[in-house]
Amino acid sequence: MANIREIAKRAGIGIATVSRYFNDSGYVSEESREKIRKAVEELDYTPNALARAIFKKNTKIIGLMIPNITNPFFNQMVSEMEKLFRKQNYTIILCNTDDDKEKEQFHIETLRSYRVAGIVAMRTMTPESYRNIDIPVIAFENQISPEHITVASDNYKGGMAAFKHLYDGGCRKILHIQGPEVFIATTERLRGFIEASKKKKDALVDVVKLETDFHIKSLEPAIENIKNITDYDGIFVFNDISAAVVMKHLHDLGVRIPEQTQIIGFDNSFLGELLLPSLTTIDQPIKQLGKITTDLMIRLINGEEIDQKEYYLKTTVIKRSSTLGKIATSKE
Amino acid sequence: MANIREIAKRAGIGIATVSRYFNDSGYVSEESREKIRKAVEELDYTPNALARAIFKKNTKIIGLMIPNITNPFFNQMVSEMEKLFRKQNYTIILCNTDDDKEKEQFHIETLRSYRVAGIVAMRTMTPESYRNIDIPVIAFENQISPEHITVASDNYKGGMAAFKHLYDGGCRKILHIQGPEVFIATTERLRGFIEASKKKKDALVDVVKLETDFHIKSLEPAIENIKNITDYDGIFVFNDISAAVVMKHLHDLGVRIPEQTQIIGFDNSFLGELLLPSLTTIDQPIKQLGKITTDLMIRLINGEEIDQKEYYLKTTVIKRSSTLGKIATSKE
DNA sequence: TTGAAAGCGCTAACAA
DNA sequence: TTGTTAGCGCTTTCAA
Repeated sequence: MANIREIAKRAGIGIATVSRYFNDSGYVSEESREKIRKAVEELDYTPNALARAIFKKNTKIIGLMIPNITNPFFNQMVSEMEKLFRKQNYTIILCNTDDDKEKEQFHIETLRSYRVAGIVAMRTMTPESYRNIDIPVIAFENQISPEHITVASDNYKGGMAAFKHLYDGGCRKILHIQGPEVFIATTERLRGFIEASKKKKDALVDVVKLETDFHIKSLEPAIENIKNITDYDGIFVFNDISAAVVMKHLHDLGVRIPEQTQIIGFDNSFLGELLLPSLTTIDQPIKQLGKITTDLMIRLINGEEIDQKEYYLKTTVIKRSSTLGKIATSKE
Repeated sequence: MANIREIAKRAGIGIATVSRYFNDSGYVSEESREKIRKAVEELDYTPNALARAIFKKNTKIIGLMIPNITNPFFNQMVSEMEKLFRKQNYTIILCNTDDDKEKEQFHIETLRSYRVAGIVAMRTMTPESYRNIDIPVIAFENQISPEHITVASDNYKGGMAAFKHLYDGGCRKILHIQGPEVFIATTERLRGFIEASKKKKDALVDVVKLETDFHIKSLEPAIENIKNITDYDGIFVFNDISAAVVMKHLHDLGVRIPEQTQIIGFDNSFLGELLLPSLTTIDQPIKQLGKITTDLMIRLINGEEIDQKEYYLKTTVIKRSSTLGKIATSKE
C-alpha cells in the first residue's frame, strides 16, 4: 500500500499537511483537502496504524484472554466487550488459553510485543504472570492480585440463591455438582450453596466434584459415574451445559423432572430455553459485566486511579420448568 | 517498556547485535548473548512487534471476520483457526460483523490500517469491498469473486443428504425450514434438498423461509407462525438451534418425535446431543474446514499461486433419535 | 563478530 | 496555512 509520502507527492503538498488531514490536527485548507481526498482515492490509501502506534507509544488494541471461545458464557462476554471496545475505537486481539498456563504465558508475551493498550484476563490460570507487566490488566473471575481490578458475577450469592430456590421448592436432599476447583467462580458457587444450606437444619446436602467444565464428551461419563444420583430431590449443577447432561442422564434413568428431582443450572445459556423441561438457572448479567469491564479498562488506559478493586455483579434466578419453587432473586 | 537501545546500552554493546540476537540473523558471540540475556531479564524487555512490522512491511496478524462469535458453528471455526494460526506464529484480530454491511466495511478499514497479513471473511455481506484490496483474502461460505478462494461445506450435498435421510426413514410429506437467503450456505441446502426431492415422485415437499439465523427470541415466534406444521412427517431445519426450537414447538403441540414427525438439523452443534430426543443432523467438518482455510491462507501469504479456487468439503449425516432412517452419508 | 547509519511510515514541533 | 525535520523502535547493509 501507498505511504503518506506518495499521497503528499501526488497531491503536490507536504506530508505534514497530509498527516494533519488524517489526524484533524491543525489547519488544512479546503483546497489541500480536496487534493488529498483525490490522491487517497486514487491510491486507495489508509494510514498505517502501526507506524502511528510506534510514534504515539500506544496502540488501540485490547488483548482478550479467554479460556475457550466455544464456551457460551465466555463468547457472549467477548461479543459484548468487542462491541463496546469498538465504539471506543479499540480493536480486539483474541487469545484462547484453553485454561493452559503455558499457552497463556505465551499469549501474554505476544500481547506485550504488540504493545497492546490493555488486557482482559478471563479466568486466568497464571495470575503471577500479570503482576509485573506495565500494561493495564483487568481480571475476570480468577483474581490476579489485590491491586488488580477483578470483575465477576457474585457467584457466592448465586450459589446461595440456587440452594434457596431448591429448598423453597420443597427439596430436602440436595446435591451440588461442582465444577473444577481452579475456577474461582465454581468454588464460590459451592461456598454460597453450603453457606445457605447451613441455615436450614432439615436439609441434607451433598457435593460431588467434576473436573471438566463444558466438554460434553468428558461430562457424560463423569455424570454417569455419580452414584445414588436418584436419591436426591434437588440438584444444583455448576453450569447449564452440565445441567443438561444431568437432565438427560436422569431422563434415561426414568426420573421425572421436576416432580421427582428438581434441577437448577448456572449461566442462563441459550441452551436452557431449548431443553425439555426448560431449565431453571442463575443468570449472570453478561451485558453489565461486559460494560463494567470495558468502562474500567478505558479508565485504566486513561491513567485514572481506581480505588474500588472488586466488582461482583448481582445474579438472578431465572425460573423455568425444571424446578417447582417460586421466583426468587439473589438479592437477599 | 524499554527499547532496543536501552538493552544495548545496558549490555554495553551495539543495537545491531541485539537485533541479530532476537532475529537469529548473523553472528552473536556467546559473550554478547549472555550480556543481552541479562539486560533483557533486568528490563523485562520484549521486542516491539509494531516497529518490526513497519520495517518488514508485513505483520503476523490475521483478521477474522465473523458474523457473530456467539454462533456455535462460527465460534468453533474461529477456535480451530486460532489454534492453527498460532502454530504458525500468527495472531488473530477478531471482528464481529453481525451480518451488517457497514460494520464489515468499517472492520476492513481497520484491518487494512493494521496492515494485516490476511483476512478470512466468513459469510461476508459485502463481497465487493474485498475485491480490490491488496491483502490476501479467503472467503468462507459467501463468495467474494471467482478469483478469490472460497471454502465451505458442501451444503448442496448436505441438503440432498437431509432429504434422502428423511425419505429413507419413511417420510413422504416433508417440510424444509430455510434460513435467510443472503446466506449462500442456506440457499445451497435448499437447492440440494429440492434437487434430491425431484427424484422421488411420491414425496411431497414444502419450503418455508425464516429470516433470522439463530437468535432464539426471534426464532420462536417465526416458527410458531408456520401453519400446518403438524401436517408433515419430516422436517429438515437449516440449523440445529432452529431445529431445537421446532422440536420444542412440536412437543408443545403434542407431536411425538420421531414417531409422528422426524426432524433433521444441520451443523452438528453440541446442542444436538443434549436434546430429547437427541437430534439427527448434518455434520460440517469443522476441523477440516479450519485446517484447509488456514493452510490456504498461509500459502497465499507466502505468495503462492493457487489454481483451485473452490473447496467444498463433505458433510456427514449424524444419525440420532429424532429420525428413523438408517445411517446415510452425503457421499453419493 | 560488531556497530554506525540509513530507512521503514508516521507525528509534531517549529519556522516560514 | 504549510513544509522541513527530528525522532518513534526496529532491521539490515556495509565497513571495520
